[in-house]
Amino acid sequence: MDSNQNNVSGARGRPRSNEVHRNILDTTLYLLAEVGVEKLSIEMVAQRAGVGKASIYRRWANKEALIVDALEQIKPEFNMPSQGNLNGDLYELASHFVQRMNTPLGKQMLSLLISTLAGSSQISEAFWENHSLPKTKEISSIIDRYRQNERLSEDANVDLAADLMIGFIMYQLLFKPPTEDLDSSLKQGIEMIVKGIRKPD
Amino acid sequence: MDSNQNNVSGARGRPRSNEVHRNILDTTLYLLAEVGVEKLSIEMVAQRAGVGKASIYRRWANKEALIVDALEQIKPEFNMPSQGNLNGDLYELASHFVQRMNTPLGKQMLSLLISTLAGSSQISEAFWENHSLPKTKEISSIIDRYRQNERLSEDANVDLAADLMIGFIMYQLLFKPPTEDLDSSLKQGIEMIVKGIRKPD
Amino acid sequence: MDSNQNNVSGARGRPRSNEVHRNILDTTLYLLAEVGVEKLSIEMVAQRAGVGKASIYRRWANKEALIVDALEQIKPEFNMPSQGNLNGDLYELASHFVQRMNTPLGKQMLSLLISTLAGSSQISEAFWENHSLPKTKEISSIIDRYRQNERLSEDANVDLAADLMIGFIMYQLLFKPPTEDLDSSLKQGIEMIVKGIRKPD
Amino acid sequence: MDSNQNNVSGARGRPRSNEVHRNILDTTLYLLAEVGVEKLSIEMVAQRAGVGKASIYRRWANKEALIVDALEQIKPEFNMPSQGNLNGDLYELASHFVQRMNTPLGKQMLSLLISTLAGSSQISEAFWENHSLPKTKEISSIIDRYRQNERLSEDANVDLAADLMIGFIMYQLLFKPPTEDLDSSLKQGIEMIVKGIRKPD
DNA sequence: ACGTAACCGAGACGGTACGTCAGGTCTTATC
DNA sequence: GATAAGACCTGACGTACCGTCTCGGTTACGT
Repeated sequence: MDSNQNNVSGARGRPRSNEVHRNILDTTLYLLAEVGVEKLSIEMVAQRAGVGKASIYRRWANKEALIVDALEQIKPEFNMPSQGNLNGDLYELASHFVQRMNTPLGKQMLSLLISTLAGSSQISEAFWENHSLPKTKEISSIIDRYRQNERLSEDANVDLAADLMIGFIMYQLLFKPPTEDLDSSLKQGIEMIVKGIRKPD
Repeated sequence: MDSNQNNVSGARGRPRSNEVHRNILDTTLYLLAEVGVEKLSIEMVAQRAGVGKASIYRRWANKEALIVDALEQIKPEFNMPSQGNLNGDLYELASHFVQRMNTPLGKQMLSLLISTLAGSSQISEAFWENHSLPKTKEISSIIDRYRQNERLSEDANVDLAADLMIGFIMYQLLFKPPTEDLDSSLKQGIEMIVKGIRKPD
Repeated sequence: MDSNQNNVSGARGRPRSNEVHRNILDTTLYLLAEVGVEKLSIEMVAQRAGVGKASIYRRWANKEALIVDALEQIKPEFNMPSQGNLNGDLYELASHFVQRMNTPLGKQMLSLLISTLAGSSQISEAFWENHSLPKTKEISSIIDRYRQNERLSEDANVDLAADLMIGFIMYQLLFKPPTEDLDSSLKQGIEMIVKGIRKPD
Repeated sequence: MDSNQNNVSGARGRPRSNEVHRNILDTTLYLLAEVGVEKLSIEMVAQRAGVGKASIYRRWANKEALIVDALEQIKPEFNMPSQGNLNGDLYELASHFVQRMNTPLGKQMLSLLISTLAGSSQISEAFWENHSLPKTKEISSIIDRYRQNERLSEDANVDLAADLMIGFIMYQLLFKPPTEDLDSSLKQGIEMIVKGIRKPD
């Protein structure tokens, strides 16, 4: 996803400055948070970063590529340690994701992602295959691990449960105003989902 | 949400043409579907609609306002007839919403809405209060109606179940590529949610 | 030159208001003095005159016609009484013209006239035939009257003398800043011209 | 009067292209002659010159400034060689000026100048001080050189004679239609002026 | 050690679209 | 049918960015 194709092998001439690279990305991120995606301009980034426009276009093909790359940086990784119980693990996952994304920048990243997916079914398909689906599998494998301990139904569709959870998190994140208390509803939502795949008892 | 503030009472001068108004909105919607939000220009709309730019700016303050207003038109209303059982009613609701929004235009509307909400916590709050919350209540009141018939838990948090469902639908809509089969996963998801609020039996 | 073609004979309906007509012309003249030709707009005139734009366009074909008509009003007529000597008569003529035109409005009128003449050789020709030439003749006939009394050369080209005088006046008017003393140089200039057509003594 | 303020000393960034500068001015002049001052548009100039609008507005603050600068270029300089006699020298001067200005462009320049002077007494004053007066002095010094040779009156007001001549030329230029024969009336006018300042003999 | 190719900041380049304003026409309701 | 108001289409205004190109100047490699 990065474009720093920099002097890989038989490079001649002055190599690209990593400092400049970082500077541009950081400034972009900063301005993204300050003025939003719509009003961000390359000229603005260049000036605030004290950098020539050419140094930006040398690294990224256009404004979109830069923004995507800048936002890419704040993408959360979840390799959470197990809590020993399903609800705990899922909550840990959700909570970590929410903490990372429940910021102006995080929301902008998500909304940009969504509008990108909405704009091209091709990208949509690729993203689903390479990101969404693996993430779903990751979550559903966690759930699967607790199949016996938590007395889940034999025929419980864990993938569906994962989707349900991701959708719930996204919805809370994107639609609920920042003032609302996400944490407790996250807990409750997870509880309900887990109950939905548990044996009737 | 509409800007056609004319002829209200003691109007003087030539009244604004409703034909022109419709023409602009329709053309906007058409072009939105054809070229997407990013590449839509007012000049394009004016030319294709056979209308002066002034006639657009007389009604809408800027490009964003026009786009929002145009997309507003395809907002789905759900006053579905009852099917006699909870799963059926919820599915009807979800299915109707999905049918309306599972189009390029519908997705663009949603993604625009999301990026707007992401951009301003003030708008976010207002939208939550005036649209999301009422919608949630509408759904949870439907669920509530079946509390006895469907043997739901006494302490079942129906609002939460509604949120779970809306989130699930949105996620399916926005992240799943158009090729996937939404309908069956919709059915299954609803089933799981309903199970999550049903008495253990 | 006026366009008030108003209900001359078998008029039907409401007759055009002379009050409106005057109002428009006066306002135009007032605004011409206030903001200048370049920045004058019909919308401005209509609003300040408390008149609909249609009422203006009903009377004048376009902005230029209105401006020309408005400025036409301040055109000086010179039917001056004779002073009994050539210098006196010519000075009276010049002085009267200068007094009328040595105002912001008068200068604007002249400069508008000049730019009109510069823009079309057809208009230029017509104006020369219908205005300049007759005026020249008028002046030269005044000079001619004094041929004997003032001992002018038999072969003196009085038409040329008239042109010389008009040109001199125009130049003083249009190029000399308002602060300069026009009157005395007018007197001197006339003296010199008269000397140029007088017998060597 | 020129706005090509670039590369003066510590210039940074790409320097402004002189080719572009010339191109714009030439195109402006060409279009000025083709369509006239009133109908000239910046967009037209940009398109015809194959230039972005920004490149024009980078150099000139607005349309007027560009037009003034373009017309400035055709301003005549008169450093004529002496003919050995007053009439000849003056005719040479006048003829040269007339030849340069007796074109659509020249007339437009003069009429634009006049309307500018009419619009602001401040500009009028400055122009008088910096252009008209020096020009007058230039001419009157030429006349003065012949004071003895041509037997001019001791008290002849040579400045006035110069004004008389300039006014005459302007008048012929601006009011006489292009079809008329300027040259011979120029000669005659000069003759009359010279006679007006010569000793009675 | 040194030439040179690719870098750097700055900013001009040809474009496109913005939102505004005015020109001249057309459409209301009112007089 | 004239009037005041104001909407209509057209098209230019001057501004802001886009992505590219061109300066003078600066590295750091490869010879």
